[in-house]
This record gives sequence, structure tokens and C-alpha cells, in this order.
Amino acid sequence: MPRYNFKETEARWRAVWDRQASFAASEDSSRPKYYVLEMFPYPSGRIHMGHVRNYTLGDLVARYKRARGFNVLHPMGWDAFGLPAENAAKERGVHPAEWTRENISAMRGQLKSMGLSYDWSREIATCEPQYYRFEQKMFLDFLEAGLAYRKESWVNWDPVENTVLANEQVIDGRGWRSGAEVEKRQLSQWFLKITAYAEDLLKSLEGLERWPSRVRLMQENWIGRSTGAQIFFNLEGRDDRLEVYTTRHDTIFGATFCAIAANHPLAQEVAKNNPEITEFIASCNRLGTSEAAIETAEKKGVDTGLRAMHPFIADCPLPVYVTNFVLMEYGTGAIFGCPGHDQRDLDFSLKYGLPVIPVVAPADAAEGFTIGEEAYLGDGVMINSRFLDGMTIAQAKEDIAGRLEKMGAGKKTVNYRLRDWGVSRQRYWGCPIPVVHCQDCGLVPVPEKDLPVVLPEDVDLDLPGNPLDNHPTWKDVDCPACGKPARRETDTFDTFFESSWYFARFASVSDSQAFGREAVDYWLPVDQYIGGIEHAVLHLLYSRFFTRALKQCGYLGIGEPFDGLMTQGMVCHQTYSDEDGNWLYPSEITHDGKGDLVTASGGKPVTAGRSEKMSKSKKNVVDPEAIIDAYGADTARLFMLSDSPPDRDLDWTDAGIDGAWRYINRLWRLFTEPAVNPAPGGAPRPDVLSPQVEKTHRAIHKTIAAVGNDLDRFHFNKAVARIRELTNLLEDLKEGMDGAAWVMGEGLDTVARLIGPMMPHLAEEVWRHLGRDTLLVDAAWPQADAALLVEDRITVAVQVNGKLRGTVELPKSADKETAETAALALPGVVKVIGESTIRKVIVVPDRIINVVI
RNA sequence: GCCCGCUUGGCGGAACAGGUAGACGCAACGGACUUAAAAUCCGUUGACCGAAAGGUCGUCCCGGUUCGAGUCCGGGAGCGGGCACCA
Repeated sequence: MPRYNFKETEARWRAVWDRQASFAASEDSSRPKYYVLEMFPYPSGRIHMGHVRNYTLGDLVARYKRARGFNVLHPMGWDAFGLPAENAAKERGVHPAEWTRENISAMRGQLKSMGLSYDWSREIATCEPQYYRFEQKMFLDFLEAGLAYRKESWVNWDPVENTVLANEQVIDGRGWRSGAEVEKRQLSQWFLKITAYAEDLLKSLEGLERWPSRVRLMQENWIGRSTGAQIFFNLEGRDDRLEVYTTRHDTIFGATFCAIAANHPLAQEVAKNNPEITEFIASCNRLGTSEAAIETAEKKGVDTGLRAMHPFIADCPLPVYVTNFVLMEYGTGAIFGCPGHDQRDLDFSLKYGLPVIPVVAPADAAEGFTIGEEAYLGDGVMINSRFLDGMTIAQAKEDIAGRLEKMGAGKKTVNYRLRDWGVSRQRYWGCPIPVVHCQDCGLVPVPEKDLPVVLPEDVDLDLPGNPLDNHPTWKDVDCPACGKPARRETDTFDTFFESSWYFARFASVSDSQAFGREAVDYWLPVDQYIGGIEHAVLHLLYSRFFTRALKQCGYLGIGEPFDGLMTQGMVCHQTYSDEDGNWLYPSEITHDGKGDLVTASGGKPVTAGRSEKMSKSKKNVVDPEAIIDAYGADTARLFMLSDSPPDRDLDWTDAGIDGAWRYINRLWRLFTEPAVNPAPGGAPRPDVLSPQVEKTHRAIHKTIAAVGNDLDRFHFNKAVARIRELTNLLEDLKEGMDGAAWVMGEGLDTVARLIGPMMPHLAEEVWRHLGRDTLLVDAAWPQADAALLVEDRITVAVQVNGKLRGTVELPKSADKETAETAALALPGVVKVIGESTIRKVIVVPDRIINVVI
């Protein structure tokens, strides 16, 4: 049986597309534009299955939209700054720039072997000065617009390596390499004022109708708008006051203590003469900066000795605790504790023996309501609250806010959880921040004519600390303002900076500007953005903010960068381990004769674990290059699209890739050795079609309609299933059936077009086999004949009391009586009804008949 | 800890707006072809009872709404993503 020669075929068609520049995009007002973008990869060195999945999905959309007549932009580039390059430099002594450029070159080759319809002429790498020079300019514009500023903020500090650690480099409170206990340290850093757009970023989520609702919800919660009140507590024996933020001012009479963050100014002050508090603050600082670490730690606190005076109860001093669970970054860094109605406050109170006063009771249990180990968070009526008693929570909030404002003891406020974006990194492999520190002039922006500030190549990454700061000469510069010796900023940008505007750069890559205004006006926003759900908040929110900031600075005119968003699931694979519990690569496993898994080398027993996200650490990875080499790109692509819907996790299995490979060959045989020779394209419809041929003819058009519908809604696995069904029918056509040749011709033409976006190389090959002298990549999507989509008779299910008892075939839109009569005549129905009285018959036309007895 | 998801046969999944649960595929089993194997083709396949006709049960668990629930509502379990310096 001849096999499809994918190696020769795939390479040949890629060369043809290349030669014809099939995927080069240019502005064209005669066709609607469509910008498809997949999240660009970090150039780690080799593509992984997650990339294969992401880029297969994007390519399907791009090729499909092209066939539908859109002017498609589909670019690719490299998110090339980042920590791994520095780690590689430290571990293997290779320069980050060299390592990155080699990785890009290797990965570009791998991506090209997948047959992706990219316009490679627009390729960008963010680590090159011709890219990052423009973001230096953007930063200067942001600075001028008041969107960038400097403030102190906390970082994880490794005292042994003298370096700032990323959260992922802090493991159980210790530095990943040194093992030293991490300290929180305060550094002066650059921030972008994302909070200036908090309200707009929140409100505009509503308009992002083609985003998954869960992503919008996650962003909504991340921005975290709350309406509450600031309350000012006078401090006993002092002139200053404690300002707290709360969303539960209704529970003010349940307040039994106040709590402040460990880095609250008052805590710092009290610590000066209190060794216990000093030690407690130090222990809080050892927790690092990650919110997860802080929130999961046991709730602890120390009494400061300060007493906050209750604003509504005379002579009611509340103890003020320094705690590890109040965050300085949120609200005012201080709260009042109401243990009755907040679980954290209750846990804390039970631990430190503070009183618990319930002030809200469920409406039906107001008498004698008490709190045990669970705070009451529900709705109810106010109790134990003097003038508030009997009110609802909402009424109490209004009342209290009004009184606070009258007394000058507080005010209603809106608060956001969202914090400004800290963009300073004490790292080498990033974009230099274009600022000079001058003793006399302060912070001086680098003049535009001196951009780009280029990263020096000659750095020593083995020294502890910030490599740019360690460089012997780079930071020495004359102040652009006064000309005296000054010092360059040695921090670089967060790498989210580069990925916040790359989609605009793709619209027009030029040496003179970040992007052309006409080009972005034409191409943006991105019509379909595709990437991992792990970027649901940070990258996508930063890009939305950046778009607003760029608009404010006159760069572009759009409101949102990504009109449609698709989030893909992870690629998973079964894990394997040997007797000693060491992970094994799938390639190290084989079957013994008895059906057990053993190691390929020594025949030792292997334990198969559950399927998890492919990761190098668990070795459950399959190398895309090996798969493409063994089965071809189309097989790999088909497997990525079959079975699992894009937003769910996908399990990589050998059986699955074999199944895809078999289907590729089956398609190949259907075209090259069809049971019925297809009539040539454009042949007239024969007068007579045999029943099976007629059914197949209808199926062709139903498939066209269904596949289009599925692709529009990203149900790619269903589209594959529909196409398989159609090919099953075409395989059943036999020589001698009336009209078989004509329908086979129509069927093969249709299948070739439908598989084009999924298996582009095979599709192009069979297209040529059909005798077409054009390229399939330039062919239009097929059109379904609407007349063939409707059936005149429909099978309707018949239930008795909701249980299926049979089916009846009825004319389409049959009236109620006809349906009812037919249903009640069914033997199965008659038997079940027996002597019972029919109480009701529900008829939903063309769907169901339910007899209620 | 907080926020957001997911859970359907042996497996991946399908079921559009609450209306025939299991499309399509994988695996398994039986058969054809073959000296044999591979490849390919045909058939069976949710569980249980039954010779069959047919029946009962069944979409993570518990409860509710409805003529009717995989789908809607309340509660719970398990698994996963994010938590601001991984990208």
C-alpha cells in the first residue's frame, strides 16, 4: 500500500509558498483586514508542544480567514529578553546575546518546518536595539505625560548573592541558589501609573465581547474596585490618627482591635524602642514579597501598645496590632478588626483572646445570635449597634458614612486592589531605562538624539549584584542637562514592557519609528489573539494599559489592543518513573511481551503516573521536532486540532498521533485511488442521483455549513470530526451508482478546501492531484447550498413522563395534533400508558413529544 | 489563604437556546485478506438483567427547580491556572 511521502511533499509546498510570497501582508482597502496573532515565544532554544498547539490554532484561523476573503496579517517574533538567558550565561558561560540569537535561529527553523503561514518579513526580536530603542522613547513620553514616576518599593533580596530575586527564585523563603534566607528590601524603582486607568480598564472589559468571560472576570477581580470608607481613629495620647480602609463600615460597633501592616510607618516607629516588634517585623520581611506566601502564612500579630479610640463609643480604646496579614499596598495599610464578620479577623481574635461582638444577624435569628468559629458573612439586620440596630447592612453603611463625614472622622471612598506597575529590574538582559542620575539636576531623561541606550556586551555576569552596575565604565556619563559627570540608570525594564506593544510593531516594521500611524490605523486592533490562559491577567492587562498610554501620547488611536481572545489549554502527557522514583522520558519506555511497561535500556519495571502538563522537570515531554520528522507537520497539526477543544488541556498520546497519521494516509488514498473516479471540476449535474449519492451530496453541503460554523466558534475538534464523517461517506460511494462520479468530484473538491487550514501541505498536494493549476492557498472557502441543508422529514423523540419510549418520523414543522396522534400510536407508548389517564401532552415541534400520565 | 476554571464510557471528546446522552476518534474484541506479519477492510463495544423482545441504572457527590436537567439553582469533593520580579 503506497504511503503518503510527507517529507518530500511538505518541503516542496513550503518552497512554493515562499517563492510566491503567499503570506506577505500589505494594506489593502478593498478587502476587510484580519489580524491574527499568537503570543510570541520566549526563545528558550527549542519549540515545545505548547508552541505547536498555539501556532497550529493561529495558523488555522489565519488560513481560514484568508480563504474567506480577508486580508490577513499573521506575524511572528521573539520575546527575547528575560532571566533564562542570564541563567544560561552563569551556568554555561555563554553570552546572553549569543545564546538568545542562536536559540532564535534554531526555533525559527523549527517553526518553519510546521508550515505556518507567517509573514516572516515582519519578524522582530525584542532584544535588538532597533526594537527596544522605541520603547525607550515611549518611556520618556510616559515620563513627560506623568505616567511614569519613581517610588520606594520592596524586593526579595538574597544577602549572599547580593541580588534581587524573582518570586519564583524564592523557595520556602530561601534563595534558590544560595539557600540563604531572603530579606525584603526597599529600593527606589520606576513605576507606570496603570492605576490612572483603573476605572477605564474595568469599564471597558464589558466591551470585550469576544474575550472568554472568565478572563474578563479575572481582570475585574484583579482591578478589584470596591466602595468603602476611610475611618480615622484618634490615637490615645498622640496627636496623629490611624487611617483605616474598610468595606464593612456597617460593622464598626463590632470592632475589637485595629491591625496595621508590618511596614506601616506607625509600626516602624514603634519598633524603634520595642525589640519584640522589631523582631516580628523582621520575621514578616522574611516572608518575601509574594502574596501567596503572605496569605498562606499563619495569621500573627504583636500588640504595639498604641490604642485607637472608637469614633462612636466614648472611652473605648482598641488595641493596635502589627500583623502579617494586612498589606501595606492595599487601602491604607491598616484595618479595624471585626471578628464577628471577617474570617481572618476571627481567626486572629480567637488566637489572641480578643472579644467577638456580633453586629449583623440573619433576619430570622436576631435573638441571641452568637458567633462560633465561623464568621457570619451573610445578609441580615444590625444588632448590638446602638443607632444602627434594626437597619439592613446597606442602610447602616449609608448612615455611618454620613455621620463620619459630618464628624470629620472619615469619608466614603472608592478603592482599587490594582497597584501601579513596577517596571525596574536589577538585571542585565533587558532594555536599559533611558535616564541619567545627576547630583545636581536629579533625574534627567536621556535626550531623544542619544537613543538608543544600548546594552553593553562586555559584562561580567559571574559577579554578585547588578551586572550593569558592576560594569567599569558604562554607567559613567555626562549629565545631558549640566554636562557634569553623572551616572546612568543601571536598572532595565520588566520584560512585560516589550510584550505590551509588539503587536503594534508588527503592523509596520521600520527603522525610523516604532510603527507607522497609517499602518496601525489599518491593522489594529488585533482581531484574534491566541495564547495561554496563564497570561489572563498580567500580560493582557499591561497591554491594555500600554495601549491607553500610547494613545494618550499620540502614538495610535485605538481603545483596546485585542478585539478577540482565545485561550488555549496545556499540553499534557503521562509521567513515568523507575523503581527509585526517578522521572523517565517517554522515549526511555517500552512494552515488554506481557503488556507491562519497562525501561528500554535495562528492562526494569516502570510506574506510569497520571497525565500532567509537559515539563522538563518531570521529563514527560515529547519533542515536536522528532514528531514532525517521523510523521510530518500535517500529522502533528491534525493531532493538535482533533479531539480536544482548544481551551481544554490536551493529552499527548502515541495512539493519538498514530490515529492522525492513519487519517492523513486515508485522505491521501481517497484522493489518489478513489473508488469512483471524480468528474472534473465544473462538470454538469447529472439528472439522476441514486439515494445514497443524493444523501452524500446533501452531506457535502451540510458539512460545509457545519465546519464553517465550527471554525467560526473555535470548535476545531468538531470540525475535524465533521470532515471525517464526510470522508467516510465518500469512501462508501461505488462505481455504478447514479451520479457517483459527479458527487465524488464535488466531495473531493470540498474536502481539499476544508482541510486546507488544518493540513495545508497535504491539501495543496491533493488539490494539484485533482488537476487544479492554481494554489489551494489562494482558493476560496466552499459555499453551502442552503436548499440542501433542510430535511423535509424529521425524527422526533417520544417520551412518557420524561423517559424515552420511541421515535416518530414526522414532516418538518408538523402540527401538534399530527405529532400527538403519531406519538400516542407508538406501541411502546401504548404499552407504558396502559390504563393510566393522560394528563398532558407536551409537543415541541421538530424536537420532542412528552406524554405526562 | 484569595480569585478563576474544569469534572460525561476503558480513553480523548460530542450533545447549538433545558428536549433521543455517548457524534467523531482511540483502545479492546471478533472476522476478512495474507504462507505469516504489518498495513488495509468489515463488524461489536456505557453498566447491569434477559435466549430474545425488552427492561433498569447511568454525565464527580448531595439536594432543589421543571412535563423533561450533562445543561439551570444551592451545598460539597477532586484536579488545574493566576496571585503583581518565570514568561
